[in-house]
Amino acid sequence: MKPTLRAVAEAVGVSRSTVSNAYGRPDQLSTELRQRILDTARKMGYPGPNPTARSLRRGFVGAIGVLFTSRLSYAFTDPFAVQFLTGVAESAELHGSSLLLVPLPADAAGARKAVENAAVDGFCVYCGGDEEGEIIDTIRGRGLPFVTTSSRPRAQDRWVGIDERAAARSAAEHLTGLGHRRVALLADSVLPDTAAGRVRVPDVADVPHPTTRERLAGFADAFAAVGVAWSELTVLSAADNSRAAGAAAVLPPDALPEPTTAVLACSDVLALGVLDALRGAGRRLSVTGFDDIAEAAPAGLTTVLQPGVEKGRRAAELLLDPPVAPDAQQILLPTTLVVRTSTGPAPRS
Amino acid sequence: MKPTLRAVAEAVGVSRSTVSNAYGRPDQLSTELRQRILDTARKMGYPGPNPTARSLRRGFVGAIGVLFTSRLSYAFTDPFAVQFLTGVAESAELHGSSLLLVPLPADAAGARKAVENAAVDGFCVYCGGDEEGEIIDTIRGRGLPFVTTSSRPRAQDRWVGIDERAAARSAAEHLTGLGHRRVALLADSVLPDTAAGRVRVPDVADVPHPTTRERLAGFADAFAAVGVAWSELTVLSAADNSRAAGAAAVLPPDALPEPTTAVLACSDVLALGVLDALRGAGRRLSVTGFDDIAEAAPAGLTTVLQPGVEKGRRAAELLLDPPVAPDAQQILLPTTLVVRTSTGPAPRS
DNA sequence: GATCCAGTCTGAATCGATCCAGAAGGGAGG
DNA sequence: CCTCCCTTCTGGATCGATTCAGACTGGATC
Repeated sequence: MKPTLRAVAEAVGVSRSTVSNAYGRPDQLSTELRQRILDTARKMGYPGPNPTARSLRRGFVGAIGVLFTSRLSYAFTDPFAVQFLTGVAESAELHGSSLLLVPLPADAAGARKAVENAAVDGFCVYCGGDEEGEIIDTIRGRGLPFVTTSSRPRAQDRWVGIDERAAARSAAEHLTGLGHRRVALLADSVLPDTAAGRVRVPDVADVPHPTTRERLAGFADAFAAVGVAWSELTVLSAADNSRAAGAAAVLPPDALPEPTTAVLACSDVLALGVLDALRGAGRRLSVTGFDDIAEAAPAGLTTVLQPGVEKGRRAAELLLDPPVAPDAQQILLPTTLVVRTSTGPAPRS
Repeated sequence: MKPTLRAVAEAVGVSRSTVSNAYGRPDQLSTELRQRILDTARKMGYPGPNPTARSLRRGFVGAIGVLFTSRLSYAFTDPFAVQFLTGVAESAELHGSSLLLVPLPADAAGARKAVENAAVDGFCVYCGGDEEGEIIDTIRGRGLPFVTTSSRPRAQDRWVGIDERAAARSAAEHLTGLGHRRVALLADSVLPDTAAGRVRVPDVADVPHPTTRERLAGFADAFAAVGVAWSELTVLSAADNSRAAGAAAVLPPDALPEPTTAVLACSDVLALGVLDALRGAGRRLSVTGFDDIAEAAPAGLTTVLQPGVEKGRRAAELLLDPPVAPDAQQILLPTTLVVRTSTGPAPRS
């Protein structure tokens, strides 16, 4: 077993406090004694103060937790999630904090336990689905600070995000401006049963995932403004947020009923999948995405840019040194519609 | 302040042990008492046992550390690193462990401190440069288990990796087979001074970064076999491992001296940058990469595939439940040469 | 010579749990 | 009735540090 601080103290013949000070407060003891302590410590193979014990006594850990609601390993396959993580990492390393990535079991009880057991000073909660509420309650129950990125900030919560609805609307307005009226909307798991392909959604408000709901609502807003009702829009659900699932979602024969001229996807990944599928089928529709990930530009995808790295950076900042002004606790980031070649005028019917 | 276990014990009128058992060992007390404890705990707002205190007493943390030698936020911009991380995350969530990403300061002392202060049960050390040795010594000093992925495993260390030299050689042999004799080799920061563009390297053994050294040596092997000496090879250094840096490295006029017909890059990211630059310059050379990241296929890049996700997965497995057999502690993964359109026969001179 | 102070160092309390030996109580077996 | 065992619960030791009030020393100040 590795020696402890106590062992070093005994070996040198000083009190434990003094050894502790040799590491943490060099000004509290003479240089020679400190050197002697450090030397014998090295000689004995003492690895320095135990981080866990130190954390317990000091009351803070030096790490922030990052919570993804989907499986942790999936998160890395999502380019936008990786952008977010990059930003969080930037702030964290600037601040000298570590990042604890906590895998959340699928069951609610397991997820709660995972959040309760994480040794962290606070949490960044990324893109929560409907289970987010319970997770946040658990964090709050621990009395830890947290930052949300979901689309529904509560008044006192720290939050960084975008106006999902307006952003989505801007993409849709681009299409209505080009004359599109018969379109399909595509999102990841629109309804709990995660049917792939066309789904019936009586009302946008029924969509459980808040971000998806907001984006679909934004799309709907733009079409409502030109007289196209929600019921006239085709809603497509993908099995998950992946390129393959995006392609698969538009394959069923009823997915893109004949007069359809455009597909609005809730993420770039899905949109790229749609482009793959359309190319394969030799069909040409207008397609829009959401996020503006790196692959969007080379693919010519028209999309809504949201600053992912900055989102992560600001989220971690909000956690690590929170602003005093309460109105600075919620950060609204701008989005931009980036028009590329994947969209064009609707063919005249 | 949130109540502690002690407060709950006093409120219920039982000992601390019993409350502890209510959470950790339900079979050690009657169902009714347990329920009563849990109920009052909830009522009092007790968030459950403090993870740090629990870790201290139990002697393990439930998290594994991941160490990137480059800046943590850079790691996420490197597709291969993300693949590795994905694999690590897969194993970790299967095992119920969290992942602690520890940012390493650039200075050796700071890096040592960061490793010493990380509350983890073990480390995955990803792709170490020459500073890796000191980091591993620090981990060993703490008495923690670790897994390396660098190209130089020591006999008793747990390791998962590939035969870097042979893999690189396979790419180079593909080119020699196509008749290429005058080529340039491209790597990230070949020499400490990180000059971008052509560098003079008297001997491959002088390259400090072990992985880079092995790969360059593998390239050299193949060319030596057809009578092209190390001194006849152009060595190019990129500022970092990014697409832009790859492009920038081949731009200087002396980078690709006239008879040059091919560029062998030590990573796909660099190779893609080279392709960008060549396309921009209207020049056509054969180019090979290394890793086979997702972008390689659409770009038609000939490259050496190494299984990144599996590398991460196996690394974490090796850490989380180590095999008993000592010879199973070192895992050599296979690589495959993937020939695409970025390479072709050398033009006759 | 008394007072004060700065510089060093110590001891005990504390952070918040878990663990283990053992006590108390009750039921079964002889 | 006595012994043994099982279940349920307790107390104290322990994990490995940090913290803070105070003790001690020696020198400067008045």
